[in-house]
Amino acid sequence: MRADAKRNYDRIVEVAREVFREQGYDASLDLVAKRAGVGPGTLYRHFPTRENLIDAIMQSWVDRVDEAADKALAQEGPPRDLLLHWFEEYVALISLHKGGPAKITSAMDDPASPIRTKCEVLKTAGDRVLDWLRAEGALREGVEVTQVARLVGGVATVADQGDLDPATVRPLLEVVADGLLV
Amino acid sequence: MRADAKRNYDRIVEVAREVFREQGYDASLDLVAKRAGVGPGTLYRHFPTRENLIDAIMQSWVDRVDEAADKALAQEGPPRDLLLHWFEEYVALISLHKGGPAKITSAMDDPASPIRTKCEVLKTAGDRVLDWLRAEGALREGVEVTQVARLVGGVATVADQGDLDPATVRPLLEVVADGLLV
DNA sequence: ACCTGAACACCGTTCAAGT
DNA sequence: ACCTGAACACCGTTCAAGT
Repeated sequence: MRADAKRNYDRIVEVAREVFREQGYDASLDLVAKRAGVGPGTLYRHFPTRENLIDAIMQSWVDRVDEAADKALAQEGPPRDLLLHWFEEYVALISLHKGGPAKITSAMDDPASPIRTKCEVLKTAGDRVLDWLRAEGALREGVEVTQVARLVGGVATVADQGDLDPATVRPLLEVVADGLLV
Repeated sequence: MRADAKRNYDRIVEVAREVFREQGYDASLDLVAKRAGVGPGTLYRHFPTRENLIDAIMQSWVDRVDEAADKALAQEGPPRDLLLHWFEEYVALISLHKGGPAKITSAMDDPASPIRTKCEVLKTAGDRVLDWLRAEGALREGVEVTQVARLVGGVATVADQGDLDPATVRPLLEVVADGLLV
């Protein structure tokens, strides 16, 4: 990669992170290009689709997922609390940007999605939590991590689109948790 | 309303129903106007926002909601089956058009939404089902119909956006049901 | 090899001119 | 009172011309 290319690439990612934080994942890419001081063609050369750009932004985000799972597993107390703690971390992680919950959750069912690798990270982190619960004998028979991702992702999507506050979301997560535990 | 105005109004609603069925609720309004043979201004005169048009389309849909609740309540068997039956009817009703689950579920939290009256119909139908369960002593303490709408709406939204088939959705609804019942 | 920016297509929205 | 369609703004996407 040429020096000016790398400079542009980095600048676009940096600006996109800022714009997406302000306006969500559906913000105008034209605006991103303008603010980054590059032509629209340059943006498209580096990131053929919006998802490719989102994927680049999420690079630094991967570490936080594992930390969140660690934190949940370090939790003292009954399995229900541990699961709920993970749920809240999970919702927070995919709700960092408006439109995130919908985008990430539907990417889980799309093998061709550019952000698929990020979804895998989420799944393996989720599996660590579920495995612990299984070992405790606290989890229902036949529960898959994909199902949990869809359920919690669904709650997060509704919360995101309806601008619900955490206090409103909490009881919804409790229902899901109770439905998953023995 | 003048005769030609009414003719245009009806024609737009009819065409919109068709276009939305083909392409979902996010289809181009320009296309609707073109197919209806009216100028874009005419469409905007009758329906200032997309939601106003969706609301008009949903007019005939209201009856089906009450029928669905009737059917669920006529169900024999344990409360869990009854609730799941209602859930499946609910998901089917709001998933008639692509984009419907997200639109309807988030309209529940928006007092200014033009389709709010339709949401109320859904809520009262849901309350009939919940009241029956409460009378049987089968429902958890403190469960609100709004929460149920969000949970099932969330599952429907994920299913809609990920093109999941009913067989995949069913276990998710079971988790929600189990979390809601005593 | 990479960038630029004009150009095109598409859509939503408004409004002056018409009947 | 209502309709029409041109006009504008905005956005995504492509590509010929430039370095």
